[in-house]
Amino acid sequence: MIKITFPDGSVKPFVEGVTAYEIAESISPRLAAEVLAASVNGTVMDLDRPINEDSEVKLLKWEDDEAKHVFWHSSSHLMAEALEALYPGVKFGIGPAVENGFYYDVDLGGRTITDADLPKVEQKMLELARGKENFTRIEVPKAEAMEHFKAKGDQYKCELISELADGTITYYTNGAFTDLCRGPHLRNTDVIKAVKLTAIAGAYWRGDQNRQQLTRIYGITFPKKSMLDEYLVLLEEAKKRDHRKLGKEMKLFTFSNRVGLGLPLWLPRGAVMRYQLEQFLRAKLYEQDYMQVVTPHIGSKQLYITSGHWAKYGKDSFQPIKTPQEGEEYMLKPMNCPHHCEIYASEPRSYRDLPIRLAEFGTVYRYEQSGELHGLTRVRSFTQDDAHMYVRPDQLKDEFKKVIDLIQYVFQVFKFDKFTAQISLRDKVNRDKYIGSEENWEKAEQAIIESCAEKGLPAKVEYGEAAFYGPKLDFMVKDALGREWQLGTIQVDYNLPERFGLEYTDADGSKKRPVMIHRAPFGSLERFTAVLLEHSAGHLPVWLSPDQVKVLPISEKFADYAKKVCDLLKNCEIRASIDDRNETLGKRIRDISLLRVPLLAIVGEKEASEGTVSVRRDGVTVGTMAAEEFVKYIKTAIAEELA
RNA sequence: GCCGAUGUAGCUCAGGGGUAGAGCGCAUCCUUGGUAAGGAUGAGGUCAUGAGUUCAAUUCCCAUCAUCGGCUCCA
Repeated sequence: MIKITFPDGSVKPFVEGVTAYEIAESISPRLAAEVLAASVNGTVMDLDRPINEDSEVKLLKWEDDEAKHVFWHSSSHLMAEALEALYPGVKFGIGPAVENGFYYDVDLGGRTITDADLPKVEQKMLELARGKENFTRIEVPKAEAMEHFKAKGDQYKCELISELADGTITYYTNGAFTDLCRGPHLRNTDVIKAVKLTAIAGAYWRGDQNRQQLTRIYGITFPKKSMLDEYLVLLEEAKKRDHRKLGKEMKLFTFSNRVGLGLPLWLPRGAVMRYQLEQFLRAKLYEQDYMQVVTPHIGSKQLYITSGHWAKYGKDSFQPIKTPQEGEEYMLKPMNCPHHCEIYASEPRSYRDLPIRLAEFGTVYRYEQSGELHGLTRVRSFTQDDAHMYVRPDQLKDEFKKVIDLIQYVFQVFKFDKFTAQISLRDKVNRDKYIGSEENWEKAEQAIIESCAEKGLPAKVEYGEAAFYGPKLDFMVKDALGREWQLGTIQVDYNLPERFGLEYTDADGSKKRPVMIHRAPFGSLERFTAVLLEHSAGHLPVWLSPDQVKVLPISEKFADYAKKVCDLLKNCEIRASIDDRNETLGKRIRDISLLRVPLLAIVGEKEASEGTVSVRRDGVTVGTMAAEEFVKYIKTAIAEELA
């Protein structure tokens, strides 16, 4: 007998070789029907794998993310089976589960598949699922696996197998389809009750632009039809929060092909909002002893040759600007750091002066690939809330941790509570894409890892995500559709100070090299605005709203009083205006609500005679209050938002 | 840049081999309204652009451009 420990701490004996499914059955038939996979000593496994020793077992149901993962991974195999039935000879790349569903990369061998073909595949999948096919697992020797896929002509699987160690190779079979796969999988296809194939896309084999492009088919499946319907409704809701749509509705920003691709135009209302964002950060800069600087939008090409950016990105950038002077070339600045380095170098620095913190809302220009442009999240001209700190080595960690605090404060104010922190380090293998010494990289990476640990900030480590001059700590936030965007970033850099020959005089009179921290809490005003809009569905905090108050006179008769109220608000530095259009009150309220103006002050006969306003906030009637009291109400609301 | 889809009025969209429609918005007038759409009238479109097939193309074919979803990239 072996002892099985359950998540609630209870322990039960079972015969050796018992399966998780049998354990579930022994508890209740209902549980056995619902269980999808099992976690055995922390590893997710097939329900039919025998358990041979004392173990901690958690039975996983749909509610568990690991179970969804297994469900979708098995669904990708089901789709593969359907594709093989409908498109004989199709070759398969990889087909994993993803956050919302699954995909499979396939090579259709010259045939094309379009959206119109997807319903056919969906039907086939459902038909196969109803056939109650078991997923069976077998272990195979490497040579046999290689032979099998070679015979099938599937070079992609052969390539994968060639990289696996003999003795670790397993197949999973469902119906007529056998796949090289580590698993785990469902017991049977019949729990897959609803299927939606969502998209067709091109995807490079192994993520390599220089290799074959496969067709990636995305899908999602559910154990109940109603869940699919709910999911589709949720998707529709998410699309309504798309910042591109909200930007249009709220009249915040636009684009013009005549101006150029990826070059955002901030409309008056958007500009007000953006200015508020800047002011919000400026207050922090002042508090934390940053010094603001202003630098030009262009810089000599030589500047970027010095920094190393020309060698790395030169050919993919907006190309150098020529001048009437033969041989003279300037670049639109793609980042602010080189300019700031020259400001640092403009006078001799003492160890007593450090840290020196140079901040700038710096607009930069990057020639992003056309296929990358996306609303305000990926543009070719954007403004970084940038700063560079030049610190002594002994100050590095403290300074770094202060920036972590700042970013966490910013995220908290904007209620980005689901961000993830990512430590972006060098690629483990390919290191020739980075500049600088091994020793400095090691120091920089350690500084970040230790700072996070000391701050108690949980961060996942990603290799190969570092900037070419140094490692980063990135703060990622998801958009309405679950796509992750990098907002805040903090980078440690030993390299640019070296390239620019930056120095300070230490206590003993010797020349030392400062360490540099790059940091941007928002990342860019554009991307931050985009993500903020999607998070808030356009319902911005009062302090940030372009229009904070609309004053609505019920009819022309109260125009004078409305003016009086509006003037009072404006004198108190509240962004207020009057809507006295020749429309019914209901109509005006509706229009203003669509613009997401947070506060309405409605004034009619009663209010005019009493010196009051009837207040409505975010669609809810607050009540009637004296005009002066309304000012206090707004000030309090703003103070609370920024607390 | 690559794969796929899409492109009709300022916006959201319908239509379809015989040169176009709705709602909203806009303009004018009526209406002076109590918490999410009052009424009437009117002005807006080379149907993305270019070439092709056809007696005839906005519609079909091709190319280009742009947008959308992915991939790759992201200083």
